[in-house]
Amino acid sequence: MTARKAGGTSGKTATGRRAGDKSRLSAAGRIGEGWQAEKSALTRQAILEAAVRCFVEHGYANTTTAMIANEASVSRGAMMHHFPSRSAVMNAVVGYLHVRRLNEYRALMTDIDSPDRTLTRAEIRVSVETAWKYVNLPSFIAYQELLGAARTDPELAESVGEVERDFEREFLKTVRSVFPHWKQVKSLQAAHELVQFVMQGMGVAHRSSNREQRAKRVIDTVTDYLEWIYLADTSDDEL
Amino acid sequence: MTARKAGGTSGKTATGRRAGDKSRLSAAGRIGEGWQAEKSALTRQAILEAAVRCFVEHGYANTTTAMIANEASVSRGAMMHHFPSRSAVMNAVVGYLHVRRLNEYRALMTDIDSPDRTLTRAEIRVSVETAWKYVNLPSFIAYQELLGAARTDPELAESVGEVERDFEREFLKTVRSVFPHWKQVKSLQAAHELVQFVMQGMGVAHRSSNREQRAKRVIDTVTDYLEWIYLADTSDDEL
DNA sequence: AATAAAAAAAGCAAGCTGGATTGTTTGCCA
DNA sequence: TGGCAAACAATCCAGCTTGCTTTTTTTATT
Repeated sequence: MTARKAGGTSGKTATGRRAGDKSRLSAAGRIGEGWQAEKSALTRQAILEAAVRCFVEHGYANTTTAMIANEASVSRGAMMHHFPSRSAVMNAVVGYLHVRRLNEYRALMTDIDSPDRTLTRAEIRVSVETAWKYVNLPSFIAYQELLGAARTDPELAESVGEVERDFEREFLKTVRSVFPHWKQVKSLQAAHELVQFVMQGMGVAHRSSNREQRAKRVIDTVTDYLEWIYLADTSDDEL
Repeated sequence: MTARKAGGTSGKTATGRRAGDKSRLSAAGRIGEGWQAEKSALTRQAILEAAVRCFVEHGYANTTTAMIANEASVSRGAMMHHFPSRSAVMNAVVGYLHVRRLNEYRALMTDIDSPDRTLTRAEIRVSVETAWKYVNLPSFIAYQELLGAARTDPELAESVGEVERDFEREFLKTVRSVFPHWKQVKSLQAAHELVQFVMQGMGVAHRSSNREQRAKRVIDTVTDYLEWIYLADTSDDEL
């Protein structure tokens, strides 16, 4: 808790007042105690972003606290001040990546022009390609690193498990908003699940030279499938 | 023990130092050098198998040389004798898992009764379920650990890359032998690729409580798709 | 040649060391 | 007092070294 902020007078904008527990959101300008809390939040953010870059470049296991601090341009001591242990950073990254991943996916998907009447094959294809782009994003790669580590790390597994449910719900919500014409929610969900897993599987597969070429083939296949299932859906002859 | 008649002449009768009586196995007593080589190979194998178990239980990154040696019931020194460094073990595991994975997949697939005339939906479904079983095998999980580590480990990446090509070729060969009725190799390959990636993606996804339930749903979806593409294939109206 | 003895090599066990990494402590500053 | 810096202590682990036991090969003796 910490509240008081007496020193409000200090030069800066002097916005701070309000108690409120620290941590949690800081981006919301008003909660911040105006103090250095803002700066603190900034440092936190820098550390988390640096951690993500380290995951992508060196992998979760090879990422040391010193590495993250260096990448974030803060001292190790400063980092330890914000996150008392390595695992504290890692668990925080889970939360950070959760919202980042969600935002990036939404940004990619809403780039798709959503025509108002019906879905064309081309549009379906673009959405599949978008899913492929998505699993090649740094945020996804970093998350995959965490997922892999979580398999044998109970603490991390719990962090991941907590956001997982929320993530899938939001994920599907986004898809539904992009494909409003898709009537049967059930079949849309099935299609979405399938696309996700295909891309995730292809994403974690070994990065061979013909990766992109193969991706193109698979995207074609998946597009075929989606078109078929979509047509079956609109002509709701079942279910 | 073993009559090692090969070298012949040496009268074994009463040679002063006898081989210890650790005579166990050795049905194939005649390898070029003698029985030492056989024992050596046995130790090697024990180490590699232990490494796989360690990967599954603790993950690649957390697996130490001491851990492997302990799991294999050999001394660390013994292990060092066979594999001069940690990375030597890891690279050897890649080769070991390559053949093991191939064998296990073949064993699973050939369990499917291959009827001679045409494919039924039930049979398709079984093959999809088999793919799901496959990605839940220890050998697959361990390989996935290696794959993840290889992303940021050039040496491992090379080892993995070497077997990758061969693996995919053999993999497809197996599938073709199980589905001889599938005429268009192109479409079979596409279907196979898709199934593989779906299962791989679902395999690496977080292990939530509803994992099996979701797997069932996805298997249904994939079966639908395969049936559709198979029918399109047999009525070769295209391509 | 046959075989006993010696030498070499292979398999193996245990301890040690240096380097890396984590978490702590101490102190400085605004 | 909160944010931060830097040195410090403790741990862990890979690889090296040393030496012992068993097997294989070579040499010597008859």
